[in-house]
Amino acid sequence: MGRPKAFDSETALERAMEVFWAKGFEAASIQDLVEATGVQRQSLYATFGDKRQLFLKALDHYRRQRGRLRAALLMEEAPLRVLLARLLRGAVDALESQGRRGCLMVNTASESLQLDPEMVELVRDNIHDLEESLAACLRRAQEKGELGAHQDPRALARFFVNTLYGVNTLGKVVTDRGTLEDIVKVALSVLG
Amino acid sequence: MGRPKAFDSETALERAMEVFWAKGFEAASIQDLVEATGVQRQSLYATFGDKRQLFLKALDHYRRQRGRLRAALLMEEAPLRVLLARLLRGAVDALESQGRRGCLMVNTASESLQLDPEMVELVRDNIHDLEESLAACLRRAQEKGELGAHQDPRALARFFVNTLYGVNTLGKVVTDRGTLEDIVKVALSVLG
DNA sequence: TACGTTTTGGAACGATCATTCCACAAATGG
DNA sequence: CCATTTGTGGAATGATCGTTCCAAAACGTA
Repeated sequence: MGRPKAFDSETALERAMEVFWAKGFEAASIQDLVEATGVQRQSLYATFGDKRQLFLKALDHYRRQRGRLRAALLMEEAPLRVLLARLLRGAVDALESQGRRGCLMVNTASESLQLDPEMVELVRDNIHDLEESLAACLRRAQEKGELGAHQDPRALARFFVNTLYGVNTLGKVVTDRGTLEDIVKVALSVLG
Repeated sequence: MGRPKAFDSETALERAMEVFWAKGFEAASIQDLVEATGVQRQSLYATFGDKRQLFLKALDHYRRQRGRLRAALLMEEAPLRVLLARLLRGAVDALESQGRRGCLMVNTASESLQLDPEMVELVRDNIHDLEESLAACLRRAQEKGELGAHQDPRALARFFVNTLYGVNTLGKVVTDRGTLEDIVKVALSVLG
């Protein structure tokens, strides 16, 4: 019944996410989204609701996508230091290879004062998930004796979350790779 | 000759800075600035130029103001760990007491993808200054034997800049004080 | 007091924004 | 092959934005 959609809503959401990632919620215009997705204005509204709802869906899409990648990375069988180095260096590499757009969650956190509580809540949840993944990884390493017994996995996890947020913000303007490498190197040194 | 200004341009700049600090460059409207400064639109344009130039002046004002405070803090006679703890805890306290608006430089860095090169350059300069102040402080401590000889003052300075950028971004959405305290605690532990 | 200069306040302009209305095209179910 | 449902495309709406124009008001100076 009725005419079928001429676009795939999953790939449209993916493209919309890219726009919000590159420009932020406020700066991304509906026109930008129409052009990037190839989906007409009306169909965009009919499929995803208004700009705010589309952003929330894009943010959720990002969250699930990154959550999978992160889980895969942190569950690998490798020394703790290697895993965390990959995580941090991955952020540095992504900055360089993707036009310094940073991380959509970090960008949204920065914009948070203009945004509504629901958006902020999504970011907070993501931060919490990241902290949990890191804490679990650190506890496993501690049990294996890779991490000193005196260390606090939760506090360390929070610290690395902060380091990631720092790198993704600082890296927007600092293009000198040596600076970011120094940061990663010192951050990893807390592992003892 | 001519009618004198009915406002003090220094305090007007200060108030404009507050608006940009709270809302960001894009989100701050001329109307916001008119209301906050108490200066009429025309006088604002006549005195500071357009919105972009006003922002640059506000950013420079911020830079000088914070530079003085930072220099005063880092030059004090106190153990290295105490100085850096004050610096980091000061950022945490400011988040709570000032409505989580963070740091104008960090906020501008976040917005940098939408901004022009001149603004980004100002942020970069400020980051450089901060790095230099910290590196000098760390070198002094090293000479006094407060910091291990194997440590790299420059790398440490960059690391603390990153930690500050992280706290000011993460702290926008993370209202749990324990989290931020954990971050500060672990960050300080790199001093050995 | 009168002139020249500058501020002031409000209206006006042109651009852009998110969103909606509407007529038309397209495809499926009967 | 017709009716119905849905997507499509473009125009229209109303709000807000930065910026400028203009006439009136206010001050310093001659």
